[in-house]
Amino acid sequence: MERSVPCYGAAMKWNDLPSEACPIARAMSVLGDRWSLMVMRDVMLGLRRFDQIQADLGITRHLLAERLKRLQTAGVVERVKYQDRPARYEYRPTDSGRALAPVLLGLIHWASTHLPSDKAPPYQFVLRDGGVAFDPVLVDRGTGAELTYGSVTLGAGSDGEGTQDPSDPH
Amino acid sequence: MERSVPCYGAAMKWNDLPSEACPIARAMSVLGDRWSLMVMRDVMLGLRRFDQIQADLGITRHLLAERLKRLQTAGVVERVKYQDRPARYEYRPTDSGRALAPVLLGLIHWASTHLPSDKAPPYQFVLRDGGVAFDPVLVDRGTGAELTYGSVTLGAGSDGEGTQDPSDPH
DNA sequence: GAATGTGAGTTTCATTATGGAACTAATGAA
DNA sequence: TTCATTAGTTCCATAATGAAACTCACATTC
Repeated sequence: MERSVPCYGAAMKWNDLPSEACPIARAMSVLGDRWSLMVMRDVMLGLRRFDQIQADLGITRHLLAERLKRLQTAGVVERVKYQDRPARYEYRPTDSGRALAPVLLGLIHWASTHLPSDKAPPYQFVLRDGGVAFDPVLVDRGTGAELTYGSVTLGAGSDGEGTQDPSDPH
Repeated sequence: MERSVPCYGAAMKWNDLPSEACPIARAMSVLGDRWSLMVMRDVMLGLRRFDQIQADLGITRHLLAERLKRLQTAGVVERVKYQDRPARYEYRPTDSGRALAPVLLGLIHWASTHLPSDKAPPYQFVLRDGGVAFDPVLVDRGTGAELTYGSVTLGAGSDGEGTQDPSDPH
């Protein structure tokens, strides 16, 4: 126990994604900044135009352009022409981007319950078929087992050796 | 539809968390950088000492100290003295930090399936009671309904008006 | 047909954050 | 006494970010 499952040998180079073995490192090189997940949220909520997103977030146009480019390169949003003359483009989530929804929902739920706010949230979960979802949980599709800090551990590669000490939940 | 659910009026100030109404904004002001989630992963995997984490991630000592301070202030890790003479401290996830596990697991799963890598992942999900979890899904605890881009939408405040156009899944 | 408006960015420049590397402090061990 | 550990700090060069103005390609209005 207390054994390391190192992600990197020495240093970490950003922008050569496929060479990162750690999935979180790859995710962070695409989403690891203050704005990207918020841009994704906006795009998934239906804000698709540059100026809409810029006005909504208060991000600078400069950075938004760069972030959208990165998200596009990573394949989570696509740039679609919605009119010619003048050519105008909007941004849409790709399948890959839409697959991020559960992560975003989990994060929203986590922040709602663990980071205090003196304001009411500007939105809440609404299920398509009616009802408001308040309590999202991650489960294993196969077994239905709940996936939490306590119930799941990360094994190194496939040698099956975990790293948390089950007798010490802290 | 295509209606905005704005998070901010004008600009965004980082570091006055409770004044941010948007949960994702609050989450990003704690976790919105390249390292914080990786530090959380390490801490949750059992790496608790400054030098261990620093060596594992390749983050500079400078930044690691700052990140740990921020995570501590946000209440997701705690600094615990593990010996006197000389006083030495380690970092542990708090309940709030442990509650982030599903988000981290969701992100790992997303990156594993949507961001290509030419290397095998350095770890995989292992359920406490045996078995390897490959397919985590987010569901609503009450109804069991799967929470995805298609099945859930975000309503503004509590006025019940959604923002995605159900007839246009893109 | 000149002036104004719109959408989607670029450019410039000051301010901040990050990365690299060496340095400090407290203490135990050889 | 001199090393070795652990957990940080300090210093400095380089990179990223934020604010604001500017560009470009048209469309619309006077």
